[in-house]
Amino acid sequence: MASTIKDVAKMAEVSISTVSRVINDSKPVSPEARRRVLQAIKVLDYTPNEVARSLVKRKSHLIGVIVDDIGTSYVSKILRGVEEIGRMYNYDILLTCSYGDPEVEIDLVKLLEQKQVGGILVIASNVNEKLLEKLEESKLPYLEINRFHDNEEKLTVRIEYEEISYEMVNYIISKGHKKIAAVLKAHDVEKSQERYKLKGYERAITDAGLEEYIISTKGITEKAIAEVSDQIDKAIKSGVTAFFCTLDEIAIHIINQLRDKGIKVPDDISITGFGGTDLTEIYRPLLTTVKISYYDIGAVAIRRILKMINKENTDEDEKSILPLGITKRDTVKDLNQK
Amino acid sequence: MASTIKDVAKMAEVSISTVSRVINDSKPVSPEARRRVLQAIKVLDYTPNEVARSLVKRKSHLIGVIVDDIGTSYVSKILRGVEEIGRMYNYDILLTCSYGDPEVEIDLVKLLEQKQVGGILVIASNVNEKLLEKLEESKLPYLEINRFHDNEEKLTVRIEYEEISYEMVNYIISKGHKKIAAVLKAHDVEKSQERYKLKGYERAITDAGLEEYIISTKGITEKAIAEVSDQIDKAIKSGVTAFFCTLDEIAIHIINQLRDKGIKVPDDISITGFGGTDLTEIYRPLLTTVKISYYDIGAVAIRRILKMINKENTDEDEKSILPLGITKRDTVKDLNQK
DNA sequence: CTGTTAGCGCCTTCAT
DNA sequence: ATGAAGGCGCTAACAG
Repeated sequence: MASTIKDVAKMAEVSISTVSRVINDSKPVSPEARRRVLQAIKVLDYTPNEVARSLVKRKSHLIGVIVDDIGTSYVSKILRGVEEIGRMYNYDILLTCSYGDPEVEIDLVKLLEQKQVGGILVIASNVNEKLLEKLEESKLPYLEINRFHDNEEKLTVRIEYEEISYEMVNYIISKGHKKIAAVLKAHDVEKSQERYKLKGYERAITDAGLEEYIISTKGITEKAIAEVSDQIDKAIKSGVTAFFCTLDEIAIHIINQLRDKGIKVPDDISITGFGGTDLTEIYRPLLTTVKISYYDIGAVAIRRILKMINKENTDEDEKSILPLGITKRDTVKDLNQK
Repeated sequence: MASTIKDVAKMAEVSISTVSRVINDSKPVSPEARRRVLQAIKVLDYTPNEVARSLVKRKSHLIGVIVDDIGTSYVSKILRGVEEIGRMYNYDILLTCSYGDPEVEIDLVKLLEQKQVGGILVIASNVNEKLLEKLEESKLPYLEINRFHDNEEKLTVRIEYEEISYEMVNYIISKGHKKIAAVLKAHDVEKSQERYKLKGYERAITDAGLEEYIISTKGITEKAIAEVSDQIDKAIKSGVTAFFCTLDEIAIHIINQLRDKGIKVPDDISITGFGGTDLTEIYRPLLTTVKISYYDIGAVAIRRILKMINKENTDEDEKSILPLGITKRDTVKDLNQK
């Protein structure tokens, strides 16, 4: 049986309030009493019971996290940031998965409320309006991180998608490419982050006086990309020499497809990705891509939730901007120096 | 403010004990009273405060999970299983990361104890003896899943590494390969699971009257594999036509290396992996490998912890054996039919 | 500065 | 079958 505050009080010959005061540093305690308490704590190897604390404070040092699939690479990277920063502030992660089921997500909020979490972080691919409502009415601080969508109001980290896309396309242009196609996940583009990437692409193309060429996919799975296979071929036939893909997965699936057809990247066709996930570290050819630090996204998000919990003012101006950079590797051919 | 058991009691015009009885189904309650309580619960949208419960029961419905790095693919896959099965039994996951720091791991156990977790699951690459001691003295049910090592006593899932390795090598042999090298992570082989894979390899090679050829690496990073580059070359020069790698990562790094040298897989050299992680789904050529269901590993582990918590007898015989199969894809060339 | 007291929300004997 | 009462371990007034 672990020792309790009572045991400590007894051994230190003080009241439990005094003990409470020293462990919480909440009110002044005489040096002598403090010494004795500390001593007793050490001897008894006492650690406060967090559950009892949570009960009386009506708040646990727990952050509820709802993800759609923990097995996804970028989700787990985000979690890394969440966990590490959370730990710094003595907050732990209560992890739950919804597997994309909206019903489940709602239930999870309930569950997390029962566990008295201090705040909730949602990491998902799709926006679940009902979930947001539920979160709102829970009165708990919450944030949503979405791979595709922006939740303008509950914004976590500003990522300059447009700017970096603009840069990337310009980079491709600088390598002598005259006809560059964009390949993006079309579902819900208007609400999706994809639109920023598209804007960047369009701006770069327009600035350079080139012509747009856009290919829309239904998703980022191998199958979804296979469905636009014909369009890719057509694009190439029409003179497209480079594909600006809005996600690494799209880029890699295209490269695989092209390879099957005997078309080589970058020798015959150039391609860029977006995301810079682990995959791109080991996949060959090494993809030229935009490296997003998912860790940072998670870190910033949790930090903001903690601020909300502690009611620190989260300055609007202070919206973190995530630094992005192009990782120039092997999939863009320089057409100038031939 | 969420409603409490008191509110329910008042509305149902019964005592809180009765309410407690119906929500826990712990003692007989008259149909009438039960009806009224249930009604009140519905009206008030009451859910029991888990924290208060945990305090009384001295046990939360939480499983503490200590991982070395949540960002690792196989770790997150295991967690998926843990989460899903845990949820089925109303247990949640308290996730913590140690980043491989042994000191931190010890602290985490303390922390989890404070939070009154019902059991602890450790998912790590290295065995931390001190951690195991600490876990032992915590008196909490615990289990350890290790990618490389077996913890014989605290075994979770029996994986027939030797058997499947034997099969895999025989498969390679059946394709007409006469000189097959094994490439394995050598660190601590004697205590590592690698030894079983090696045994399988050796047995298959011996049975077929062939000659062993073993290459040891220091790790599974790109760098570690680059260090044995010369040995790989030498092996090929000496007539090796296939490499049986004990981990996907090793296999893929070797393929990348060979490609840089203009050696093609499987045209020139055949290679097999082990693990069947996501990576192998998107990487080309599609790796012939042994598919391990990390999900199942997690699922079985959590199931056993739950059994320990509920003091169900965990039959020794019942040691789950994970079904394994060879995923035959594109990296083994058939030398027979030329 | 310190001790006493009253809960936090719930479960659990113990009577009735 | 039901209610009253005590307590889980801790914090937070409230007196002193």
